Amino acid sequence: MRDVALHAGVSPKTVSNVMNGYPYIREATRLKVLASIEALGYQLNLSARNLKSGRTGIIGLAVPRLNLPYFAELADAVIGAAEEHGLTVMIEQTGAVRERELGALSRPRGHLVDGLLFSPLGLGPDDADYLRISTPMVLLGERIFHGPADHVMIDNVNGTRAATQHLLQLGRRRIAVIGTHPGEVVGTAAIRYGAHLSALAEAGVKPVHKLAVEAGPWHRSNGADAMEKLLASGAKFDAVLGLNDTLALGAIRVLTKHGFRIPDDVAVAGFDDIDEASFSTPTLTTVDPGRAQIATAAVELLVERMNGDDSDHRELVIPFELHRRESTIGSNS
Amino acid sequence: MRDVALHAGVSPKTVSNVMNGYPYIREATRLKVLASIEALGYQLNLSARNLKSGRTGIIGLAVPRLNLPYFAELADAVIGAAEEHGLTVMIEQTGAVRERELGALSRPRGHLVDGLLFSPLGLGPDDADYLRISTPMVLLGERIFHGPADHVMIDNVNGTRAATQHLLQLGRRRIAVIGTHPGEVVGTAAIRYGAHLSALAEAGVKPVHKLAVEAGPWHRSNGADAMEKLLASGAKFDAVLGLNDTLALGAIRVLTKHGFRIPDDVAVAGFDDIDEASFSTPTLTTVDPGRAQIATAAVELLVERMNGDDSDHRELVIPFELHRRESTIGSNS
DNA sequence: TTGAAAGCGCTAACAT
DNA sequence: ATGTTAGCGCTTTCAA
Repeated sequence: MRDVALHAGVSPKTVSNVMNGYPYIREATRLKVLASIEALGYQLNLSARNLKSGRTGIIGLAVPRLNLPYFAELADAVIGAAEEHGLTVMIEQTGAVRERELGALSRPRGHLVDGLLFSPLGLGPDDADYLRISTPMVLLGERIFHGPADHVMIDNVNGTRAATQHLLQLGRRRIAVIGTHPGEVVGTAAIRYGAHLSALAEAGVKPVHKLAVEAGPWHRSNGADAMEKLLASGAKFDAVLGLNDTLALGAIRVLTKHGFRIPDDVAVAGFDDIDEASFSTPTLTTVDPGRAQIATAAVELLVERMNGDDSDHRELVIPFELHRRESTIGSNS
Repeated sequence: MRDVALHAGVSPKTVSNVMNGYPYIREATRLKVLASIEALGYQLNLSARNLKSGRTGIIGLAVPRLNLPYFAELADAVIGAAEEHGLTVMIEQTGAVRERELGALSRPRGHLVDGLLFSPLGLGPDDADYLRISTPMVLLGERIFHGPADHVMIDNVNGTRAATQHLLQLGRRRIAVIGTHPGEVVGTAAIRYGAHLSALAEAGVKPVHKLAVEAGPWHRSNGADAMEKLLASGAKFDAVLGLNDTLALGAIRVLTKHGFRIPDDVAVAGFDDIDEASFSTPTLTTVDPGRAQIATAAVELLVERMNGDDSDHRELVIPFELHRRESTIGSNS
């Protein structure tokens, strides 16, 4: 920068002013400086600026894994939303492991991120205190904690209830659930399963507990394994609720392999509305949690916090939408 | 850091030494300093370190979009590989747009990344000069350029040839191709299509040009649209080669909708071996480009460059593998 | 094995 | 509208 200043015959501060779009510069000076910058191939050193300003223009995004389509599509949306605000995104994969999630919180990249978007999956309610960090943060996804942080939430409860009600309306009464996490009380699995049970109860349908099948990480393979196990158990069912889309798709795979017709023999619904759900065979009935809105709302909220807003913590619930597709209502052709 | 030094009764430099694992410190001093760090909740300011050392511990990853499963899974692998080297990944989405790709090159985040992994899709051979940048860089994916940069390549040619040969071995002779980019000479689409043609020629099969269908971005939806167009044209075919998996899956969707049986009426193959290919209905025959190996090799190469290795540019071709699945060979049940 | 001094490149605050 | 001064928090000499 000094070199540029010399080359242009101005002070370093003027160069800095030009770089930052400071308005009160004579146009002639500005052009002169710009020319020198060009001539010398000068590039601003962000580390230096950050050191001085305490800001990096980077926000962190902590998600389980990018090989989970929901989170990949969420990351895509977040990166896009951040760009609108001139921010870059650093992604940290936590693997939904508690220790790694705590790591992402405790050491927000050594002052290298101005804010953090955090999708907690491994944390429990006892960990709420860890969320009191000095870096601005917005939680994404589940209503796990009431408390010390902003939260942009999926409407898990009403979304899942809508899916279950849809299956009930189709006359299905024996609904298998894929992807429960027994023992978990907070967390997506517990919330969605609870909402499912409440919808059943409301309709006066008794739940069949052996139709609820556990699945660890919500990959397709685990959905497939869970369905194999369910079939092996000999239990009868006329519908399947995958607690997310990949589980449902894995289950569909196995059902098809075993000769079940979908939706005639078994109707299947999921949750997330990942891109694939519109193109799978059959297309998948699922709950769209409003990914794009989640991303823009979360980034907006975070930016406000980064700008010093220290008003009370807010919880935002994004409206969901149920997409009825072939896996429950068949093809219309 | 000064505060920590005061608290521990040592000089800032000693604290720095402790932070950096400098070996020649008395254990007692080390523990004292560690205690003070803990007591004061001290966190190293990376911006400051970077300013001094010129290193950030961050590498950039420039890919088209994370909503393309291949790139999401690649990013996942890269983040994992980078972690092994203590590096963090900043993802830049270029949208496969030339201008944005040039942007990622010209302004590698203002010295904020120590190196760059770059998946060029929008650049042409005329842009080779732009690849001569001072930041260490490794190109990922396609053999677009011979030249000024390290390159970890998918074996597009042999992979595609294997897929085509597989279709030919099944007795298919009228193979539709989904996803061509007419006018493109370098780039994935052109390379794979060219390889397909060469495999046909070698087998003495005459290509049917109207069976090659264009598709812009390689999304499922574009694969579906392309297949609709192909069917509307009335052309007859007994196989489909999707130039990537999502195109193939989109095409399968449409074929199924129109009542074609796969693979009996039409065999379908793709390229990428995304996770979904193992779980779709039918499962998808596809070419596995060795994503994990690509990621680890690329990060390794990049780390060497970042450590000052300035030997000649290297080109690494990762071996592929053809996975034969239901979409071409049917179910074995 | 530890400390002192200097400076990385930038910008905030204050001149002018 | 532009320049001066000082210092962000760390590490790299070099000395002790």
